[in-house]
Amino acid sequence: MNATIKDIAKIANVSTATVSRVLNNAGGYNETTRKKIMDIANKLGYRRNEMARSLVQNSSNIIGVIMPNAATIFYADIVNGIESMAHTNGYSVILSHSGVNGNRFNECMDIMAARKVDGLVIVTVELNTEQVKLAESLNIPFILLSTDTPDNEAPYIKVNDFDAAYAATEFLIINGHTKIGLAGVDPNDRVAGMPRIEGYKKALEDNRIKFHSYMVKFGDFSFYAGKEAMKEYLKENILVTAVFGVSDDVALGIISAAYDHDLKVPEDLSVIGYDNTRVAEMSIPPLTSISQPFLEMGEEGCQRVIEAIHSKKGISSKIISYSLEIRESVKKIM
Amino acid sequence: MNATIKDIAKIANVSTATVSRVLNNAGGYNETTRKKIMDIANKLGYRRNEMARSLVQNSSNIIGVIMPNAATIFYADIVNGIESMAHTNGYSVILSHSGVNGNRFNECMDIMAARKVDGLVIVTVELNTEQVKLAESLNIPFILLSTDTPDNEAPYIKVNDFDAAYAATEFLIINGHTKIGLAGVDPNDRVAGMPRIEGYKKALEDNRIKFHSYMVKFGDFSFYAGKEAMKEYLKENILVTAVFGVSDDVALGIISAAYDHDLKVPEDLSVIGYDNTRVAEMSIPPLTSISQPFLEMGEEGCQRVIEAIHSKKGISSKIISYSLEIRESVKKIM
DNA sequence: CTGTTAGCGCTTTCAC
DNA sequence: GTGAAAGCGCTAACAG
Repeated sequence: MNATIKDIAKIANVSTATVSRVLNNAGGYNETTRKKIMDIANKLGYRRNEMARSLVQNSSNIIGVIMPNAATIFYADIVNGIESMAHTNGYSVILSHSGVNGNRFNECMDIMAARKVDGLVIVTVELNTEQVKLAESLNIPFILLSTDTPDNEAPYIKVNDFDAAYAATEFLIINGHTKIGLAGVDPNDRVAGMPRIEGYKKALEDNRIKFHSYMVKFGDFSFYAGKEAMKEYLKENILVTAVFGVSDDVALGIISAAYDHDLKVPEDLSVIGYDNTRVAEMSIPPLTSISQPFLEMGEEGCQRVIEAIHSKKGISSKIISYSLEIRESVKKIM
Repeated sequence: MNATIKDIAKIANVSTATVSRVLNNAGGYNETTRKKIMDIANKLGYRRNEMARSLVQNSSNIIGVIMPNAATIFYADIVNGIESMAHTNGYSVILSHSGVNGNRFNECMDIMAARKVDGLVIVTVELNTEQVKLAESLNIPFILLSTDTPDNEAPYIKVNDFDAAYAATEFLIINGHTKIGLAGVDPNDRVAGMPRIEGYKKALEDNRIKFHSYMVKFGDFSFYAGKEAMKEYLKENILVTAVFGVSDDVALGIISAAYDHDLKVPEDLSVIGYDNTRVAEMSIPPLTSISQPFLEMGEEGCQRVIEAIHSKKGISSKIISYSLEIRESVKKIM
């Protein structure tokens, strides 16, 4: 079996305390014993049992990550950010999926609680008040990424969807568009739906463009939602010169449907996306898109949690800035 | 602080042993005490400390997952598969990134060893013999996903890249193509490079089409590699009527460059991809692609590891079947 | 500089 | 049916 400090202690003829001290660079031993112990440890291929250590230190050095199952591309970046920051700080990452619609969230919390994670990063899951309470009941720092709670009960990092949607719409307006559609959006989505609709509306309003509800096509942020939306504009003879897709997938759906109907982008139709995922640059034409800094969100979210673990202070929320990645899917008209 | 079985025992006026028995449904107690203990546990919001349990049981109920940092889309599916299977079997998942080129693999192993994971799933990381030895030294079941080792020292699940590349090339041939390029491939990649080149060659050969090395454009499986490859065909006046991109990204790069030069896909150029990632269906035109069952690979890989944990037997490798997802990027000619 | 001791929270014999 | 006690591997006082 794997060697323990006991084994090392026995061979080295010292106490386990001394071994522990050496292994942890705790100081208080002379070089000879240090060398002797290290040699034996190496020879035995000793590896510390983090379980035992966690038990006595009452801290696991684990960050828990909870996210939905949906294999949307950008989770990869967020997780990358979290993991790398955790790793740099000597933490491990335990991952648990909360189900497609967050229905398994409570199970996730059970796991995290049982594993005694030191902190928690919750990605995109929409929490109700009860669930926030549940998270709080663990008495560990946690942060939400790319989502928030109705009453700001919990710290989060996200972009301001209202502003970002406003910016996207405004960009189309600046390029001379007035017949602007909004596609693929879920009006019941408090976090990524409603505010984007409102931002779109406000941008129109501020530029004295009348808002028409038929210009807004609801959907679930998917490629198919985009495709359907575009088909509807066409079928219903709604004139749009530009469409704001609430995700890159939606935008690609729009472009795809446009292509099916021999509409060229951006010549006949301008399209703007949201998320600036990897598909945006691979699109034809390359897609102009609102960029969310996912990697950074992961890193910074994790960092804030780790800081909170150490400082035992609360975590502050942050609105992280989006940017507009201008490519070739929007054309200036008039 | 969080309640422990000691607290429960004290309140219930029983021993911790009894509490433990009840909490684990171990039998050997009467209904009254069971009820009493459960009530108290619930009231106190008791959660088992998995750390402590792991320590005594010498098993963590954790599956370790090691994968490269590269945020390629399909990792999400693999991880989903792993996590869901782990969850179903009562295991947690600990995630560690091995760096872009696997350079951090040894660190990962240290983490996994220290956390005493019960099993290990290694995704896409190419291991050398020494690293396989390292993995074996942990004395826990492990499996490789979408990769293998030079001498089959370790169990794996992957598709046969040779066969899949053969099938892709053959599909183009069946559609009348004889001027077929291969693009974006890394000839030094033993797992995903070499066999695909060989499969491509063999398909040509079996159909009496002469192989020309100038038809093969090397690259790193990326969108840009595809773009560059296509540009080179054009610049060097190499006639290709079809190109096999060794990844969907490469295929999209080819399409993108073709589009830049007013070549239409599939009218002027047929393109086939590999991986059937989500971008394949969002491409214009929708991309015909070799499909790898990533979710399934994750699930089955994890399952095999878990089975091996219980049975203490070795894990067998599996060649998992690819399929050809036919969409619209390949045209029949002649 | 080093050893002794106690204990983290839990499971698991072995008694009764 | 239940309790006492030992121990998993480690750290952390406290002595010396």
